[in-house]
Amino acid sequence: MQIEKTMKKITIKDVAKDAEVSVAAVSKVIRSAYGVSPSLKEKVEKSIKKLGYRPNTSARGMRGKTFTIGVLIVNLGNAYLPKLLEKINATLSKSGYKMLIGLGQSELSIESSLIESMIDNNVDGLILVAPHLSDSALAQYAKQVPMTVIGHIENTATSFDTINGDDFLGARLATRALVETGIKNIKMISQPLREFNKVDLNQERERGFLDTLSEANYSDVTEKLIFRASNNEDELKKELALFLDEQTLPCAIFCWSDIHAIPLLDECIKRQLIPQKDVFIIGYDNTPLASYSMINLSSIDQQAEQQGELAANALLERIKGRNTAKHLLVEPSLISRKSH
Amino acid sequence: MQIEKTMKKITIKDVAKDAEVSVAAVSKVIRSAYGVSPSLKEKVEKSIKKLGYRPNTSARGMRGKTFTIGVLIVNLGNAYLPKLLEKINATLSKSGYKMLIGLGQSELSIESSLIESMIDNNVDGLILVAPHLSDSALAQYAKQVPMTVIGHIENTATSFDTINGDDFLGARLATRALVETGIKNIKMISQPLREFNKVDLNQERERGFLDTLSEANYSDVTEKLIFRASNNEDELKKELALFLDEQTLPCAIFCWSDIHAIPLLDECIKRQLIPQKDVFIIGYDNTPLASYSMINLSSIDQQAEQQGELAANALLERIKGRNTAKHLLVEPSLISRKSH
DNA sequence: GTAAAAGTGTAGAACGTTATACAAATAATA
DNA sequence: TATTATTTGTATAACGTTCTACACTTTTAC
Repeated sequence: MQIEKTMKKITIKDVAKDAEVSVAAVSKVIRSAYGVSPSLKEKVEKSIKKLGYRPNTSARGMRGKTFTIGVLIVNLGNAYLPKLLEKINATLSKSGYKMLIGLGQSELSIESSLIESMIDNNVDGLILVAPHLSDSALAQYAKQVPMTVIGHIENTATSFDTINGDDFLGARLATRALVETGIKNIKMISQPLREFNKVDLNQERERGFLDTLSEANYSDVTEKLIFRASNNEDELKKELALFLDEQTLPCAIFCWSDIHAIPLLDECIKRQLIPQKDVFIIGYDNTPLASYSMINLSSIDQQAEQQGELAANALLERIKGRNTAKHLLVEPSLISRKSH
Repeated sequence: MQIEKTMKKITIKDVAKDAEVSVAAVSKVIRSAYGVSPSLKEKVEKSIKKLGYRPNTSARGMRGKTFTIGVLIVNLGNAYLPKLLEKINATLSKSGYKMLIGLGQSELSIESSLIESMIDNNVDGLILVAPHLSDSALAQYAKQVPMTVIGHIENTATSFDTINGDDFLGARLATRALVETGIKNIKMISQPLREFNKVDLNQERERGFLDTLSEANYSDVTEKLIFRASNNEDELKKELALFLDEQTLPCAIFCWSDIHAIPLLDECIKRQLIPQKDVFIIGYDNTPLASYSMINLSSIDQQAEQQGELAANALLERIKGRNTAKHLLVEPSLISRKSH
């Protein structure tokens, strides 16, 4: 802790010398391995403290563990990430692990190279958040390093764990609530389709949406009720404006994400459309913004924190040796505000 | 690129064997070091591609460079970070560097240990974003690794670079605009004071605030006009409510950050106070949220992207050998919307 | 009192790179 | 042609850890 006078890095050798003991002994103490006497332990720990020694992660990576977990995220702009990441971080650090975040740029090639870069850093495990990669690509990486994936539905995967909100249920909750408003024109705003994955979280939401409408005896329940908007922020605005142009009011809209719901609501306000009268909107993720009284967006909360904790723990278990897959579903809930 | 059949990691040895050449030769090619013939180069590159070889960062870290830059952030919730980080990432990757984000939790001890953890990972350089650490602590770390700091004013530092918005000017722009509204009751909402730093960004904003008021011949220009609110989200709400209770309307308020301005505006709306009539608010950072028409917050834009690029480039220069300090100031501008 | 078991510490190889020092081959100069 | 430079490739010692194998003590069991 104290400020070292010299800039030379303190290595395990220095500690060994200071404690008048072998390098191997010091290593044993650090790893709390078997076969060290209390007196040895004390001596070494004293020297470690005195010199301010910290094991070098790179060197560790070459033989043993690095106690580092790579976390991959694609879109930092998504406001549900902070809570998630903080919880992952907190959970990991309880077990002495550090979190390293890699930031993808929603381009697939970058996402791959980021994962590879993490692997090259010898992380002990990987948590991917809503990756865009294909199932098979994920399976490949999972062979190389323990892995847990959040926000990517694939419950047949055997080589990695998945943690998801129950998106089908979430969509049902939202759609149900919209149905109950009595509005007949109900739409959903979704994401572009992914080509290569069997199921993705958004398909589940779409399924829940359509399913609920059918159940409520809506007529003409088809994919046409689903509008797939771009993820690009600038495009999105234009597309949403066009979308609104085409709607007959009053209109109820379920958005796959607050990132879409808030700009949509924004566009509505601009047009002087009144929530709970002309438009009824429900978002997803219950982003912090949703709760501001100027926005007041109803949204599905999918418990990011719980997902983060589950993911971190699942990964730690995997690192400890579990090699069967876990696929966990977290139950979402509807937070009702003034937008529907 | 292709999918490997085997899970064994491909090392430089494998490449050497495949290319029928020495390990040293391969290393030379990778580093594009002096003394390799075109034919050797070609052979090796072919094998690298064929085997999908990627150098192991840990191993690299033990001798040479890791081509990894650590970026430290404290509060992920701050919506001005995404743009900043993305720009840093983009700039670094142009030069073949990877960015690794470490997430602090606004506790000092964690911040230190995070930096240390980065150093232990043998990063080639460090970018700190708005660190809470003391000047002297920063100087200590700067001795161990090339470092650039964003959002921390200390233009006497010699061992590291700093990149900042011109906070004095930014505050002046905002305050000037508030003065021009004609409102007499002008306040500022700032952050808690930092004990150990000579100057910090917020003090600069406070200085700009007071300075402008004096210049405009306001009477009784003292620190009492500055309200220091908590950074904790929950506390903040209560404090802002109390703050508003005490104000005589109309009232103009300059907030040191949109993170504070938006909840403040929110509280105003709740109380049915009308912006541009009862309250006049200007924030800082020009967060994406500010531009939503439900929020419509005037804010000082401090060009996060430019700061990110400057920081990344400054760091790369330092890594290349520059050892004099650079202290750059980015000029901010007022984005006028409907809150003042 | 001896043999076996348990406990405690150490030597040293290994991990995958880099980079220095050098050898061999080739080209340039005298 | 003999000498000196230059170019090209290689052997190998680091880097800071971990961990296996082993040796030496001490304890336990009979």
